[in-house]
Order: sequence, then structure tokens, then C-alpha cells
Amino acid sequence: MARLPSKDRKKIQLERIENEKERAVTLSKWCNGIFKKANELATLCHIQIAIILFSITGKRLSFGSPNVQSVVNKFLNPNQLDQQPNDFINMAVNSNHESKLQDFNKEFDEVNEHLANEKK
Amino acid sequence: MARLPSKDRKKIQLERIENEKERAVTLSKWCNGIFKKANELATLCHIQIAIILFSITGKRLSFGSPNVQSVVNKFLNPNQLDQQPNDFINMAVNSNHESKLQDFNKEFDEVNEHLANEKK
DNA sequence: CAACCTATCGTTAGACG
DNA sequence: ACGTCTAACGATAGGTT
Repeated sequence: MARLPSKDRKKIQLERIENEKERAVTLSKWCNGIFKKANELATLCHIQIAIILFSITGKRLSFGSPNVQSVVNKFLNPNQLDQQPNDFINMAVNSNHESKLQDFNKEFDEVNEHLANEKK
Repeated sequence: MARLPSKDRKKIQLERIENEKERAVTLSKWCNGIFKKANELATLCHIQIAIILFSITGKRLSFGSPNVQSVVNKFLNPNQLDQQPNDFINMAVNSNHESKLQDFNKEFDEVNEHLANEKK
């Protein structure tokens, strides 16, 4: 309730946050913000976008619209025509990427859950 | 100079922008904003981040800190230890990705140029 | 510790150059 | 087409629950 009067100071300083906890909180908030913006941009401008991020602790976060795989794949194979989703899945499964795909799906679920919550 | 009085209305509607020119302008502005945020986040939280984006016209834009390749590579090979930059470059050159690398470098130059300008 | 709150900071739509 | 301007909008630091 009664909020202390003079604490809303901000003004980010563009340098590394040394305090671990503060850094983790900032990362979490900014990730939400950037992923949300990416999602809005995908809708507004009808683009495809993928964001991949590794924190200093090794945690991996990603976001993609429509999904990370298709954008990364397009990035790695710019000369190919757009592939059907089934083609991409088949390609991935037919090579040695099974465990990778599971990781992907896990992350997508997490991110999508987050986004779904935010939309409510 | 004398600005019309009542035109700063906004309130984005979260739906696709149909007007091509307006959509291109919005994409340009938002890309600057998101890439800038990604760069700030990389500094603040000491993360690695890559953003890959394809516009509806097929234009490809990307941003990476420290660079797109290393993050995408880490994403595709999560079980490997971090590679030295030279290792990655050798890997890329030794496979059939030469033209891809040139594209990468071109994009990095463009983005870095933009960022450098913004920082001034 | 994640969600909520809100003053303040940062981003951007629309107008203009 | 790209930079600048600025009010209005959106994101968030620091706080509380």
C-alpha cells in the first residue's frame, strides 16, 4: 500500500548488471517484452521472425513466428523455395535431429504458454 | 513547421497492416527498435542473442550479439562446448557455405552500421 | 519468486523535411 | 525512401503482495 515516495527512479545505464538476481529479473522482463514485440511485429507486418537467446547461466530461450525451426531453416538454406511444414519435419526427423526437435517443442510450449497468458 | 493540431493519435490495432507503404515503414521502425533492445539486453544481461527476420517481400534482416552464426550454431549444436570463432569459421568454410557467409557478413555490416549510427 | 502496481523512461505513429 | 520531431502510447525499475 503506502508506497515510499521517491523510488521510481530508473534511467537504465547501458552496462552490464553485476547483481545476479537483478540481472535475472531484468532478463525475464525484457524477454517478455522483446518476445511480445516480435509477436506483434509478426502480426502487424506479416513477417517471419525467430529469436534465439542464451543467458550467462546457459539457459536457452527462443521465440519464433510461425516457429523457430522454419525461420532458422530458411536462414540456413536461403536458396531453397519455401518448404511445406511436413517437408521440414520429415527432413529433421530423417536426419539426426530427433532430440533436437524435442527440445524445440519444449521451448515452444513454454513460450507459447507465456504468450497465451499474456494475451488474456 | 506549424503542425496540424490533432494528429498524434495512435493506439495500434494488433492486426495486419494492409497498406504496403505503411507496413514497410512500420517494419523499418520496429526493426530498429527490436534490434536496439536486443543489443541493450545483450549488454545489460551479458547474453548471446540472434534475431532472424523475413519480410513479406522476402527481404532478410538479422541481428546477432556477438553474431548470428555463433548463436544459431549453438542452437543447432546444444551439446557441443562453445567453439572458438575460428573453429566455426573453418567449419563453415570447409562445408558448402561460402556464399552463405558472404551474405551473413553483408547483413552484419548493414546492421552494425545502423547500430553505430544510432549510438552517435 | 512470480504476479501486480505505477511513476517514469523508452518507443513510435503521424506529420514534416 | 530516410531522418527528425513530438505527443501519445507502451515497457519497465523498483516496489509491494
